[in-house]
Amino acid sequence: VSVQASIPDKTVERLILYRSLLKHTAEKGTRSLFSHQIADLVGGTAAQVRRDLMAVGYTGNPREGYKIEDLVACIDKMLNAPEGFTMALVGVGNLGRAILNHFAGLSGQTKVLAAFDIDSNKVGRVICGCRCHHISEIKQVLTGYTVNLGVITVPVTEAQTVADRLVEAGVRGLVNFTPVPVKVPSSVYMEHMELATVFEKVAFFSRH
Amino acid sequence: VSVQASIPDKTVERLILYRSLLKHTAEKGTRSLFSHQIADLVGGTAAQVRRDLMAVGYTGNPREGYKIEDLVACIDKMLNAPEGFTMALVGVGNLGRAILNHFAGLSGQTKVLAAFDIDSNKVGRVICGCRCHHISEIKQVLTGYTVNLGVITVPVTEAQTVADRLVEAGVRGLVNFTPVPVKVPSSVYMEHMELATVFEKVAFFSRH
DNA sequence: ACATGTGAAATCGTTCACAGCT
DNA sequence: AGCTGTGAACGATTTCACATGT
Repeated sequence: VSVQASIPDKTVERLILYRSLLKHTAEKGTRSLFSHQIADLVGGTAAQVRRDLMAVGYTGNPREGYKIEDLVACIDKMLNAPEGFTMALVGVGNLGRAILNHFAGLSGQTKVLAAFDIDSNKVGRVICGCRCHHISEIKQVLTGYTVNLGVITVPVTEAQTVADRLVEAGVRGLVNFTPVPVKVPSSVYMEHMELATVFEKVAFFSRH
Repeated sequence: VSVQASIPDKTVERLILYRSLLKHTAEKGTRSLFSHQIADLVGGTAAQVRRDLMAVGYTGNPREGYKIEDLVACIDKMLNAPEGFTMALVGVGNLGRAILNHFAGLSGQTKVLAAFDIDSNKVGRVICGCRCHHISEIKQVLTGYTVNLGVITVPVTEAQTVADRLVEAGVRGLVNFTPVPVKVPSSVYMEHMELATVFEKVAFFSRH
């Protein structure tokens, strides 16, 4: 009944997943679900679903379970995403382009404000539906916008510089795809997500 | 002094990071490091570094710290990676191609055995340095190989089918980039890694 | 002195179990 | 009878703190 002040990392991740799958389920005509049915959808346990839903302050009832439409609205409100979020991407290489393409195709949930690269062949052009500026212009281009997310897909040598410039431009959430950790002020939320590391971890556990 | 039987998920991830950064440091001529120096490199704490290193069974000494060369060798052995690992990728779209390109450029650490797609324009061609087969041939093509890692970068509707076929072909570690969780036997290690979810999580925490 | 290796404590996250509602 | 909401138990991970070695 009461809403938590600060929601754990893992819970937020799952709430986003719940919302996505619930929307999908609603489109098939289902009106409401019990916690164990949501658990089946996401591959978790009923207890965990209920615990996670405590964080959003929406309460179901034993007869009907959770009304999907209301629950989704509630998660939306909790995640502060009335009109989606905005992002800027730095480093228009293979991975950067793949990400731009992925979000260019999507509906208005995610808005890519700008892309940046150091390569003069790319600067000035529109790549994957997104205007590409020079890295040195990060601050100028982003000033005046609220950028929720900065994506770093540059070569490893540029990672720290680019992170510094994004922070300087007021971006307070970063995803770093390079192999080195970068230093940012503690007020900035950083996710270090390198594919090679994750792949190697999975390869390791696949051999027990 | 004693080596743990089962190493935690998080520790494995950090060990891979340590190894990568230690190799880099060694190339600059540094011979040995103390735990707090390693902590600075990776953005962690000295206590955590020491705790993680307990898992690999390599022991430093208070005068010199950890000898980089030996430590890297020890992590290598622990991660069971004498000659890297092998992977197969299914879904040669934007993201799939970006991943293939990324690992095609790398040295022999990671070997991409094969790629698969459903599109007949792609089947039979060599894409990003990797031969592309039809999805229905997963089992035939992979039989006889040990595949440590299956990467799923197909559209969401195909995710479960593709996962089933990879498991059937003997692949016991999967990374799933689609927005839906897939069901696999408990003997298979699965990592669900969707970019949109991670991005939205970071965007959320960037707003506190 | 100062850094390591490691029990023990603290923190964080998940699961259990059950009172209460419908 | 069956499900929700939640305190309490449990398990995992991180941090503390200090005995030990050089």
